[in-house]
Amino acid sequence: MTSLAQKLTELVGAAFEAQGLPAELGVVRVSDRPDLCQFQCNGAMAAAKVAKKRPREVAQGVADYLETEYAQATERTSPSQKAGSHGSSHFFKIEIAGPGFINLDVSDDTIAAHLTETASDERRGVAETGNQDQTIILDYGGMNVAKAMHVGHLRPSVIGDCLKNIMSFAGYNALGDIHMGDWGLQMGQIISAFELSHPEWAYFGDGPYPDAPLFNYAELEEIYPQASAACKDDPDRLELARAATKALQEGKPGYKALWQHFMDLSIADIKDNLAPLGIEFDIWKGEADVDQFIPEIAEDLKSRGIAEDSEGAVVVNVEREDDNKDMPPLMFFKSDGAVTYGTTDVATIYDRVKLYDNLLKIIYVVDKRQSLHFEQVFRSAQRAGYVDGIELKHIGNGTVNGDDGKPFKTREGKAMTFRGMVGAAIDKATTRLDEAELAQDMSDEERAEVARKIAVAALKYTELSNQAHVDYIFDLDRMITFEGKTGPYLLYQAVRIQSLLKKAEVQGIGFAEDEFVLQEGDRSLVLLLAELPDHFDMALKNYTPHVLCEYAYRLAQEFSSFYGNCHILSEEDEAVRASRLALCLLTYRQLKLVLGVLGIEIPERM
RNA sequence: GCGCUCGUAGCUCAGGGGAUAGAGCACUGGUUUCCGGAACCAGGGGUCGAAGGUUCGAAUCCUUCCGAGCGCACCA
Repeated sequence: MTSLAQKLTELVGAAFEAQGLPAELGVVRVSDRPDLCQFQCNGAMAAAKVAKKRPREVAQGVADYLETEYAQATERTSPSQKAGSHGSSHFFKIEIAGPGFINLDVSDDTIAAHLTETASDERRGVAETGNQDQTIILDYGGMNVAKAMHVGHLRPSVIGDCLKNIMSFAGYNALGDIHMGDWGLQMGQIISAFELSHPEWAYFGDGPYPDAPLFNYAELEEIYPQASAACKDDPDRLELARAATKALQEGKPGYKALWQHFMDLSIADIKDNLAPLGIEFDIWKGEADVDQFIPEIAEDLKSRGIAEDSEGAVVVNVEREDDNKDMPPLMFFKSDGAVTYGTTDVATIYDRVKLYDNLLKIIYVVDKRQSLHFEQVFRSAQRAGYVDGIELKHIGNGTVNGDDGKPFKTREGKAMTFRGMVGAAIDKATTRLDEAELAQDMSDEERAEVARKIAVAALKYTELSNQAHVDYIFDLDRMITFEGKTGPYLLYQAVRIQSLLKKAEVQGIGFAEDEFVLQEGDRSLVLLLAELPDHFDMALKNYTPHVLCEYAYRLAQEFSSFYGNCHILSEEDEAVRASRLALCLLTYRQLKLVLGVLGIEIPERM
């Protein structure tokens, strides 16, 4: 199944082919002049050169063909008194306008038939373009051990999770990998800090080592910046950290035990941070997991002359002939022998390729300021021949800024924590409920759950409706209003439909889910419903969730307009009433599908 | 210096070479004997940063310039 425009594209494409022109010219899309027509095809103008005819002549040939093959209904709803050779008249109007636009209106019967298909299809017409044998890894976490999640983690988490949902829905085996920052000097800094402050701890003896951590996450989070600062000022202190790092990486048992506790506490904290947002990862690997591969990769790259010595370090040259800019090499081993995140990123690709023999793509949703880094990593992996046939893509996200245009801070001027940001959103949602004296008959738990869903809808909709790569200004007040283009508005409309359907049920009004009798006032909603696959495909192809945000908003708004202008439960004609209820149900299901992909949950009431 | 991204309504942003450049907020006016008014309807508001170029057609593609942000091996 496809969208209505895609179906028409086939018909018009055939018409172009019948003129001896490429079928690709027959692309039909929803008209950008709804006052003139429902759908348009601009191919005749592009065809004019190839055909060596005037655009209007080409258009006329196409129109004549469509007329003959599919006829043209004389009324929107009376299809078949003039059937073409295909026995059906899809079109109500076939017109040529301006320089050669082919303007099309579709008969209501064709629309209704399409709607029936959509209503009976659980995918609502969205094509399954991938399959479970095609794995896509999305790398969008990058959270660090022992470091509180901050505002900068919101965007990649939300966008990455959404892209994963999009690809999963498209049928791919899409996996989210957190790719923890759990290796390197910062680990040695913390280990050495603990060893200095708690030399008596069993981690630093000969074993046995503690099963449970001897410290909590708050202490861990606190000690990291202190240790980091201390190392910066004091070369001797830094040497301790280096030594600890080396010992850890060589597998010193006590340090490994301590490190494992860092991991346990940090992972628990990350899960706790993400829980309100419903964001989960499928793969909880990190830099540490690929450390084991580095010697063999180094050996491989050196033996093939891909890695080379340079100023005491080992680097991979990734310059290309056609570069128009300086391309620094990837630092594989620093001159002190340590690895960098470039090394571990290459090793992670190596690991993933080995692990998934059906790997199609690896997509990184990471701060756009890392673009040069990823270019180096990608080129290195390509030069090494590790990723033949595998697409590597960096989707660089912009930053979340305050109204001063600088990265978002708290009122006290500190960097906002992730938890603080989510908490502030939930508080604001609760306040909004209070102000409006809403949801007052709910239990405290239910109300808190509604507030959470509103806050999450607000945050995620804002994140996703901006293009990933732009910086945007964080304005809690604006995103948590029920007015305008916001997550809460979408929830409100979805809840309103549910309420209506519930009422129909209570009143014992039944209806067939897939039978439609179209009325004048239903048409714009119906045509919009038929667009879903177009927008989904676009979001999938271009990695652009904001396309789905835009569609969800238009759908909600169009429904609200329909709701305001048409009688539904109060409609006296039973067939029309049933059709409108079926429309409500279908609208709700599409809204739920789209919001679900965006990672937004709909409450039953609010 | 080199490179990347961006510049569209007062503000925040959409606009896969096509007709009259759209939406939200804000502003102005209107709508409730019916289903959630947290809504709906209507209106004002633009030299698409500037100038050239390609094209039947450019906000969109190319070049130059202006302005903003960011990045340019041994932090991640």
